[in-house]
Amino acid sequence: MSTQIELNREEEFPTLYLIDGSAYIYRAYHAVRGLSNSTGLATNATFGFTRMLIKLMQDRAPGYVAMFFDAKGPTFRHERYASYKANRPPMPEDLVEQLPWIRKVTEAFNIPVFEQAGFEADDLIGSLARRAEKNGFRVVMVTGDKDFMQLVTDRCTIWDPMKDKRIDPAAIREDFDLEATQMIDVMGLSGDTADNIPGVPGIGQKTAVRLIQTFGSMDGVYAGIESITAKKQKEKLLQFKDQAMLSRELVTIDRNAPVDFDPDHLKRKKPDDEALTRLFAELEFRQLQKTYASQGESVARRYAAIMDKAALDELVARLERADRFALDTETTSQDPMQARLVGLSFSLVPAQAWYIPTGHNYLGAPEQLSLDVVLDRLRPVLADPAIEKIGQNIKYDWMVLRRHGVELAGVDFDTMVASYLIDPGKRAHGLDQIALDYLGHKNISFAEVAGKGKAAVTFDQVTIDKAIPYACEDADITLAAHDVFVPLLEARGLTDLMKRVEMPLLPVLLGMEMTGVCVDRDRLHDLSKSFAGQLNTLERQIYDMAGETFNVNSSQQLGHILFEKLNLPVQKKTKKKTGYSTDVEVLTKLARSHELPALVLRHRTLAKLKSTYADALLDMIHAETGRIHTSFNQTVAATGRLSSSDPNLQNIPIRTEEGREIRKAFVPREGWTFLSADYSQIELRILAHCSEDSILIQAFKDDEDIHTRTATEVFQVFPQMINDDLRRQAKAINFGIIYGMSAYGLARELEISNKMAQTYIDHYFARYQGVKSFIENTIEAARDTRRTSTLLGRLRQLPDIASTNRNVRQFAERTAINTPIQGTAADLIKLAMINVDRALRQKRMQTTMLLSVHDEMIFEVPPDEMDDAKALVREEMEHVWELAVPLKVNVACGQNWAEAH
DNA sequence: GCGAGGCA
DNA sequence: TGCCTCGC
Repeated sequence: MSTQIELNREEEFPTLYLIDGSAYIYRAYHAVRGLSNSTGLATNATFGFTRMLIKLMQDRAPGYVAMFFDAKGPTFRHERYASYKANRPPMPEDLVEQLPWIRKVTEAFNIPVFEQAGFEADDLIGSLARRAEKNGFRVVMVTGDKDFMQLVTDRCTIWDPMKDKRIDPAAIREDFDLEATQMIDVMGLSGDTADNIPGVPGIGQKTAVRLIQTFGSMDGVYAGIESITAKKQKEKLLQFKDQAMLSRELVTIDRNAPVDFDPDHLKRKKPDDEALTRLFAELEFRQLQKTYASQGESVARRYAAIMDKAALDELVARLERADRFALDTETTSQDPMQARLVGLSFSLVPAQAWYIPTGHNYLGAPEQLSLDVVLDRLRPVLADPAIEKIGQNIKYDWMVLRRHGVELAGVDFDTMVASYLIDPGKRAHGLDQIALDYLGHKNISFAEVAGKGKAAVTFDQVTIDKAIPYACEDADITLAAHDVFVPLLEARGLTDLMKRVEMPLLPVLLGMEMTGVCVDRDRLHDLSKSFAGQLNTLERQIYDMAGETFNVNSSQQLGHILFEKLNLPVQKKTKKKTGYSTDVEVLTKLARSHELPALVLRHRTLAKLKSTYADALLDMIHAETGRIHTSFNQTVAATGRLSSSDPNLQNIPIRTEEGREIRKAFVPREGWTFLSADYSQIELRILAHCSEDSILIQAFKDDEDIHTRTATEVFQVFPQMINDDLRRQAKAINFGIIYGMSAYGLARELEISNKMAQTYIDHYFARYQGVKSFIENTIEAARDTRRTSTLLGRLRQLPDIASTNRNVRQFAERTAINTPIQGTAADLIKLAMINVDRALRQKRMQTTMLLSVHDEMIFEVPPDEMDDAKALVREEMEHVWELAVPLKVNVACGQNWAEAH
């Protein structure tokens, strides 16, 4: 209803809003402090400005609107008065860099911009206001600047959106008992310190107002000067008469600047929502994105279900004609190796999507197209490499489809991977998060359609009515996210990494997951039993010593026994001081004075091995394939590395004998052999390459033992003097450097004094000067750009690198060093995986890549291929990238994972 | 030094 | 949710 009233008023009096952009930039800059995006770009003024603009457009819904900026360079006022605005400091750097963004925001709102050399925004506003008034328009000058009061008439008012205050002639009369035009004379007398306009010294605004009230104008003041009794005031007025006249001239807004008044041009246009969304994403205005989008959620989304053959034919015809489309599957399980298809959704154009239900089987479900019919009909278009497929975590859909006998081709873009590349530090890259952050859109939650907790049902039990908007939205939003991500990746130089590494890697990971790996069921059973027996014995001993039974795995209960019952010395509290710490370090120390802690340590190791590996692995054997299908996650580790889960292969113990027992349970298929290939010292080699450190480079070129070499450098002894302990210490130093460890950390690791640790580090840097400057340069570069990057341009945002909090900053600095090294290793391993996979295919070999763990790849090799496979893998891995040092790969084979390592 | 997943 | 242990 309010819209109706607004429209009527608009029709009667077309109203033109003239926005004093320049003034707002400054006001926003000072009103919003300390805002920047993850690239380090200051965004405070842009944010304040944008918020003001949204508020204006939404609250006022102006029929006509224009934006005004000051042009660079001097104006006629500078010519008249050299000191004009001379006291203004130059615009701060972090404001200057925001100007282009403010301009882009204005353009995205489709608001015409006025800016002209030689004129200030004020003059352009005054001139356009005059023309508009003449043409029967009402004018609202959007500003907080009191200079504009001189222009105020019944049909031309000021509105200050920050104070939400309207100034019309009546308001001026009330505040000053003056007419608007008299304000020029007031300001002529009082001057304006902000603009360095002098006025008459000693006469402030209050006095000036009183004088003009009395005499009507400045000319009136001088005509009646003799009647002024205050002697000092009279003297000053006379002495500075010329200055007062000049000041009046300077504060007078020029109303004859050459501006075009073209109502068509000024008529408010619909904002370019797509451009705004993209800008908000880049500026990281998540909150604004949300408010803006929730108001502007006017987009009519057209979602429909495909229930019959004719509709399916029509959709397939559309898909065939498309260059690209987004697809999503609805299934019965999160696990792609278990999931059954319930339906498929597609989106080809923004805000439009279709859902094809095939497997909803709740009571009373309508008849649906059969899955076979649907897949047969879709198969050609899904397998057409010329049509680009876009998905969110498309590895999942691809696996499900493959398990249902349909192959995808032309898989071009994964929005989850894109989100990860843009900001790998984010916790979540799910579609809901992406929609919120980049599209300002709140997705329908899974819980809304399927229920949550115990009441949750599988998707086949969800009614089709509920499924349609949910499933369609996923495809629709995926397509929209793609359109936002493509320019964002491009802007950050991530397109190549996406196209050449992450997307090609996706099918390689998918292949490994689907192939799975064989485990020796009997061995695992035996292990589990043996662990159980040992745990039992340990528990009995522990309870005996404790004098009571308790859950040894509960650190809380253990803390109670150790520190309250047995009164052992408390070493440290847990992080949030909720209890006693019982970690390895504490228990190891306590073990010196009491037998119990040692038993607990042993218990812990065995319990972890039993529950997390032996038993869990048995549980994870797939019913149909009889193998274990690990998930490789491409979007979790912030450094760029892969992670694995269910089971997590990254933390299977390797140092202890029991840990190796678990590895022995991973076996090749009957008659085949495992081949393991791992990069030797890849991180230190990358450090050598990045730092160009001559000693480090030479050491690797000569294929020296790098830890021994570091020992000779740091401890200043001959190589033949290096014993195991010195080498161990040097190794800790080498890793400490990579991880950005402090002297304190190294001291703890080596159990030496802080001072000694610092001496080691000093010696290290004295010898490896290239490394020293590399670290310094990397931190400095990170401080400039607020990010750090790898060899292939993978980025990690470091918003905290310039934090004033020392701890926070130092953490970011360590990350700045560690990420390029670990991340480059990740880049190279990913590239090597792609190349090895491709080479194996080209040679039509049966050798299959099964696992990728850290710097190691594991293959299953048929008997006659071993020599070829070894050579191929080594060749591809060692020559994946030309570095300043050779890459070395250790290759070994065996009848289980432990043996092949 | 941190991050990863898994368990109480 | 926090703690723990493993890996790099």
